[in-house]
Amino acid sequence: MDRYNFTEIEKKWRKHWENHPINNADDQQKKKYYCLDMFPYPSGEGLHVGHWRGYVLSDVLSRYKILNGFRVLHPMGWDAFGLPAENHAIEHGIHPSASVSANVATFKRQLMEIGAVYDWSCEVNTTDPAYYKWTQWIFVQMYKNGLAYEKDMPLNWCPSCNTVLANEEAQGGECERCKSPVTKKMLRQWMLKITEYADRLLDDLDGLDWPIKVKKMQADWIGKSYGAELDFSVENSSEKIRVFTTRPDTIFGATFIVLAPEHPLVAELTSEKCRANVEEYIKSATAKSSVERMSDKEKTGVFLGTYAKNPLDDGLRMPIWIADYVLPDYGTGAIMCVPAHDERDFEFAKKFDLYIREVIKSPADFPKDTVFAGDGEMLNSGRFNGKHNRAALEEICEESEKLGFGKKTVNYKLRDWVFSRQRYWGEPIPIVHCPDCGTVPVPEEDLPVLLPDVKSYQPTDTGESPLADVHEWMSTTCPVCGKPAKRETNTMPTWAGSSWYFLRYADPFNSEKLAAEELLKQWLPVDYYVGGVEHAVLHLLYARFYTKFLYDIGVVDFTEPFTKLFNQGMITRNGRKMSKSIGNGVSPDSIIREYGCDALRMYELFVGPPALDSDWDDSGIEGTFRYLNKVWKFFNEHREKIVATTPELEHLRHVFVRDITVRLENLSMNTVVSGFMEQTNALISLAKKLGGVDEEILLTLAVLLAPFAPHLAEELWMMIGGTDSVFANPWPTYDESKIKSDMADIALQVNGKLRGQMAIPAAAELSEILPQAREILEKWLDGKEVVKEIYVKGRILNIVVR
RNA sequence: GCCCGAGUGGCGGAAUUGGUAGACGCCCGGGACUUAAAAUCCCGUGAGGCUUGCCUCGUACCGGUUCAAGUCCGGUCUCGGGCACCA
Repeated sequence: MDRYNFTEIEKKWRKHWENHPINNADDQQKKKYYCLDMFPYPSGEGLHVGHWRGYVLSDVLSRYKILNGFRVLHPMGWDAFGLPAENHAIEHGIHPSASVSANVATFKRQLMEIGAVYDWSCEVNTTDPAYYKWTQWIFVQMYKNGLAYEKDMPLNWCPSCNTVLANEEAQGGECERCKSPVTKKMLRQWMLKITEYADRLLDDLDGLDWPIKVKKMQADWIGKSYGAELDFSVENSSEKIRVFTTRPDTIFGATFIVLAPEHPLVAELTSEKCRANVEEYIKSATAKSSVERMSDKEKTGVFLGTYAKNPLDDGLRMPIWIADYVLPDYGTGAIMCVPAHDERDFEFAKKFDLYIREVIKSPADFPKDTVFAGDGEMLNSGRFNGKHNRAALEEICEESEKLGFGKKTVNYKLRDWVFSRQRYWGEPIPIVHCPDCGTVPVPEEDLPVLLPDVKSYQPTDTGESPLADVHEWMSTTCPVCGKPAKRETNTMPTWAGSSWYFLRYADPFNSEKLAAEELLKQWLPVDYYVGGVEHAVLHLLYARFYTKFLYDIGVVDFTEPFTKLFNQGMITRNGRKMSKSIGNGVSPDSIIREYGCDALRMYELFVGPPALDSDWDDSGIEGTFRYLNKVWKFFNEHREKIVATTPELEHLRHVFVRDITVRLENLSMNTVVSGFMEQTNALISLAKKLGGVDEEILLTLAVLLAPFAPHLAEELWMMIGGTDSVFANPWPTYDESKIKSDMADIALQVNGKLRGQMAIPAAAELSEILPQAREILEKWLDGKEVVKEIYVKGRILNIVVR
C-alpha cells in the first residue's frame, strides 16, 4: 500500500467520463466556453512531453470552467494534409491516407491517456472528403467574390519540395518546411486576395486579447506604411518613373533614382553606352537566390546612363541606376534616393560617389558623416526652407497633387496569398478549365472534388502537380457549356483546411452547410486558443482572413475567430528543443506507465511558467508523484478521523482555496502546484495536531485537485462518500476576511538591515510595539541617535539611526 | 542592425509588484525503520568567517533614487527567439 494504484484508478475514471460526459455541452442554461488547442499534424513520431504542455494547460482550463458552471467545448482533430505524409508515401509506396490513419490512432491513444476532456464526438479530419468538401466550398465562394484569381508571376519555389510557397512560408528566403533556399520560378498560380483585407487584419488586432508579441509580428508582416507615390520625368524620354516614398519631405535631397533590376522600364531607360554593363548586372542579380541577395550587405548597382528630373528642383539632374537592394515587388519597384537621410542610400552614394545634399538640419552635436533620419528644420529646399519637415511633408504632398506628379498613398508588405501547390496530398482546387468558358468553378452540388488515386506521388520540377498524370480524372466536362474540359490539377496549401476547422467543431457532421448557423452562434468565437508561437503569422493570419471573408458573405456573425490566445513555452531537454533528429524527445508513454498521467500532468505544469520555455528534468516527476501519493495516503488515513471544524481548519481551507484560485486565474500553473504542496503539508501538520480534519477540507481539496489530477480527484471524492463525479461540485469559494490573521510576524530592521523578528497583533500601532522592538534591537541602537522610524503594518519596522 | 523575452543556489524555479531573497520541488549528504534494499518519515543543504551563535557578502555587471531595490531609473554585458536592404 505504498503507492496508489494509478493505473487502475486512471483507467476506471477515463471509462467513466466516456460513458458519462462531464462537460455539460448540452445544458443550454449554462454559459458556453470554447477552449481550443491548435490541432496537430499527426506525424509518425507520436507525441512527446513537449507537445503535452499546451494540451494539459487547455485541459486544466476546460475542467476549471466546468467546475465553474460552464458548458464546455474542448474538441480535437487532425490537420492531416501536407508534405510529411506524402513524402512517407513516396518513400514507402503506402497511400498517405493509410499512414495518416495509423498516426491518428497513435495520437488519439496518447491524447486519451492524458485524461483530457476532449469531446471525441466532434473530431474532425481535414483529409476527410466530408470535411474538405467545405474547404473547397469556401474556395468557390472566394472565387465568386473575386478573391481567388489566377496569375502568372515569379514565385517562391522550393527545389526540394518541388512546389511553390506562399510568402509566409518563405520567410527569410528559406522553405518553412525543409529549410532549403527558395528560388524564383515563373508560374501560373492561384492567388487569394488577402491584401484586400490588409487594413481590417491590421486594425482588428487592437481588440484581441493576444500576446503583444504575436500582434506585433502580424502588424509587421502586414507592414502598412504611409507615404506618397511620385513621378519623375526622364530627360529625352516621354517615360516617367513612379516611386514610392515615406518621406516626400526630403524630395529636394533626392539626388538619384534606383530601380529594381527587374523593373519593366530598365531596358528602355538604358543608354547604348551602358547597355552591356546593365545586362550583365541584371543577369548576375537575378541568378542569385533570395538568400544570397538578402545576405549580400555590400551595395552593388550600375548606372543606366540616363537622368531623371527632380519635379521640384529643375536644376537637379538625377542619375538613374539599378541595384538589387531595391525590391521589385514592394512599392513601385523604384525609389528616389536621399543619401543624406537614408542609411542605405547613403551607403550607395558613398560607394559610387554620388551627390549628397542635406535637406533637414541635424542637431548640433550630431556626428559627422552619418545619416540623420530624424525630424527637424528644412534647408536647401527652396520655399520650404525653415519649415519643420513634418509640416513640409503635407505641403509637398498637396503640391504634388496640384502639379500632377504625385499623390499620398499607403503601402503594405503583405502580398496576396499564393494558394496552389504542385503536390498530391492536398485538397484539389475545385476549378474546371474550359477552352470556351475559361476558368469555371465546380458547382456546389458536385463538391467535393475527390482526390483521385495516383500511381506516383512524386512531385516534378516542371511546376505540374502529380494529378496532371491522372488523365481520366483530369478530363471532365465544362459545368457551363458541357464541352470537354480539364480539371485544375493543383492542390491547396495545408493552411486551407486549418483556416476554418474551429468552425466545423460546432457542427462536424453537417452535410448541408459548413456548420449550422445556430450552432455557430452557440459556440463561436473560440474563447481560449492554446498553441505554439510558430503559427503567429501563418495559421493565425490565414484563419483571421477566412473568418472575415465568411463574415462578409454572411456565414458567421463575428469577425475575429480567437478572442484570447495563449502561446505555451517550449519544453527543452538539456537546453535544446525536443526533436527526433537530436534524439532528446521524451515519450509520455513510459512515464505514464511508471507514474500515471496525473503525476505527469502535474509535472508538465510544475516544470515552469507556462508562457516560458522550460527544461525537462527526468527526475522532476518524482516530486509531483510523491505529492499525489501523499494526498492519497492522507485521505485514506483521515476519512474516518473526522473532527469538528476549528478556526484553524477554516483558516487553512480559505487560504488553500485562495492560493489555488488566484494562481490558476493568473495562469501561474507552476505556483499552483507548489501551492498544493505547501498547503497540503500545512494540512498534514494541522491534522496531526488536531487528531483529524473536518469533512469540509477533504471535500475542498478533492475539488481543487480536480482540474489538475482529475483521476485521483474522482477517486478521493468517492473515498469520502461522493457519488457520480467530483465535477458535479461547484468550485470552492474563499472569504478574504477568514484569511486575515490577528497576529503577524514582522521584520525588524536597523538602517535597512534585518536585525530581528517579532510577533505582534496585526493591527498594532507603532507606539504599541516600539518598546519591545527597542529591547530586541538594543544592541544595534545603543548609543545611536534615532533619526526616523518607518513602520509598515504587518510587515516591517525599520529604525534609522545615526 | 531593429523588435521582443530572459539572466536569482548544484538544478527547475518562488518572491503578495518597493518591505524578512531563495517558497515549492529535484539532486546530494546525514539519520530512523528494515536481515538488506525499495518505499516512507525526520534533519541538513547560497558563499565565506569565527567565539556555533552570530557576523559579512550575495539576485549578470557599473552607477543612481530610497529608510528600504531581485523589483524603479540610467548605462553595459551575455544568452534565447523573431524580423531583416519594405524605400
